[in-house]
Amino acid sequence: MDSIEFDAIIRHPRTIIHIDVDCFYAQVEMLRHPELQSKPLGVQQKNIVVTSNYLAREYGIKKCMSVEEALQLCPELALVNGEDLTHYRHYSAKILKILHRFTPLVERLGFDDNFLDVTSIVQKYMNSGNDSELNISINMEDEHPVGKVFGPSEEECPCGCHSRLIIASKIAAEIREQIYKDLHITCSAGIGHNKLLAKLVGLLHKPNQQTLIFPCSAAMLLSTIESVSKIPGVGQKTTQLLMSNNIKTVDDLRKTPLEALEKKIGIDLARKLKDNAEGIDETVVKPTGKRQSIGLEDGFKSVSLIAEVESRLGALLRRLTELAMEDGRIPVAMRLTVRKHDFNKSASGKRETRQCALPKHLLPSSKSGIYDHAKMLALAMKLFHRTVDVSKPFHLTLLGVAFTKFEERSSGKNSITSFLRKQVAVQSVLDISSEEGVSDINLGSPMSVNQDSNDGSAMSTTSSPISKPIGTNNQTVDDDVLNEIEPLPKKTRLEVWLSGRRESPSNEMADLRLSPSSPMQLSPKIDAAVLKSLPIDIQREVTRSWPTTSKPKSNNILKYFIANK
DNA sequence: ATGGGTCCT
DNA sequence: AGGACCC
Repeated sequence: MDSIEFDAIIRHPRTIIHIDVDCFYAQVEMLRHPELQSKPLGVQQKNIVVTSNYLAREYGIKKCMSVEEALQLCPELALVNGEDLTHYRHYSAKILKILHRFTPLVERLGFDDNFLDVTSIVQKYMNSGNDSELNISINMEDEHPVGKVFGPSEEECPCGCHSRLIIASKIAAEIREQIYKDLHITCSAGIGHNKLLAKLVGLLHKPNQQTLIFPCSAAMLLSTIESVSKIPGVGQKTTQLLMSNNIKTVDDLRKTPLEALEKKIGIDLARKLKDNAEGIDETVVKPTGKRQSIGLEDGFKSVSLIAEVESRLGALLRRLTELAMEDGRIPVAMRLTVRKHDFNKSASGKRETRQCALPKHLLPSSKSGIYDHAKMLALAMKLFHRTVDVSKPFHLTLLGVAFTKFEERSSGKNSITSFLRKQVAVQSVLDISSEEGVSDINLGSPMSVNQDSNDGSAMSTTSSPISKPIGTNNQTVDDDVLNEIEPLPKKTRLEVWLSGRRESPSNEMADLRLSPSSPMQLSPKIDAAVLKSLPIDIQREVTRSWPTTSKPKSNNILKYFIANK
């Protein structure tokens, strides 16, 4: 076959479904309060109605409207406090599980926004007429799409995407049906050949509906967008930048030469937006793995007393440690966030954060199984004193605390944790010692606390009342709490070694990433012998960590091959 | 704005 | 550590 012909045929190879839960918080609250089902309902956080059900929207209530304004529009509006996200997190996880029945290729944005790459399951349907692994059946005889279609659909694209998208519309309907059957939650869906189109087209018919777009209508859909700010990735700053250059619509974007745009907003963003303006978006669905951070925030009018800071942080930390236990992984770093009141401005000030390592003896040991809250609080207060000068008056409007790095809770002698702990010989082979003064980091007790290397910790792990002052007895442990607030080690030994490899000229990492079918394959220059000397499961753990420590350019097909933990 | 999150610089 | 973005 001619290569030109080949290029002409494979044009829209992917099939993407975007699933957007309708007014998610409001739906959850309607389930929790059935008596509010048929009433206009708003979900309130502080003085804001963050979302509302569709009945309330008929009154003109919009997202993030002030409570006063909302009540003026709809005096009978029922309000439910939605500051605690526990229930939403819960339903979000259930929805994700349902989506995973269809494909592991689910990317989540927030709690209620999901991309699914259904390319391969569509292919399965086309091959077999059904998918025995899924207990769903699709009427392949019907050539009509389910739901709405945006734009004309007379002529079929020669690449065959037409029928793929129609099958995907049936899958989307099945997904929405299963979510409704299991959870009584309604969703809207968009079906397209890329994420941009799937997301945008799904907005056209809501709630509880779905819309399909064929590639030939892509440019048309983008033209219907009134402002560039509706393009995902174009936020406030970029919008302002574009506006100041007289670029307001997608059409303005099209008229602006790429070179001119690059000078205004930067090369990467300019190229992305020029593509997007034509409905082109090659970014892949990146399966969402475990969270990179777990945090809680509390906003308020003003907090000016250290005692109140302490009590609020204590409350946040209690809930945060519960979330960490649910997650199952071991947090390694803590981050404190504050927002200081801004007097000269009407808006609140910017956030400031301070981060530090979480000393291992603050973590739940296998003996107690619980966090030492007094010491956690002492650590958080240390971070607080690093961000706020308490010798002067202060006025805070927000406090937040988060865990920001994790290690797997991997017991068992097959884990990389225990392997690295024992195999000092391997470390010397890897030759990663004394780079940039980080040589001793994480040598003795790199990860899990399950092995409990913390000798003599028994006396301090249990029964340490919250009220106990820090640093009055048990000098060694408390000194640790107070002194181990040095900045996080930049890199673990493994990471240092990996980054050293990455910067070597031939870039073996790329070779590795490009071998999806044989991920263990190495270029001859890499330390194959060393790697092969490791047990097979350790090899996997090591190679799995490579792509994340290197930097694949943001969105490309390599992401399909990068494990996501 | 709220109470979460992501990734990049 | 901050800044942009997402919901």
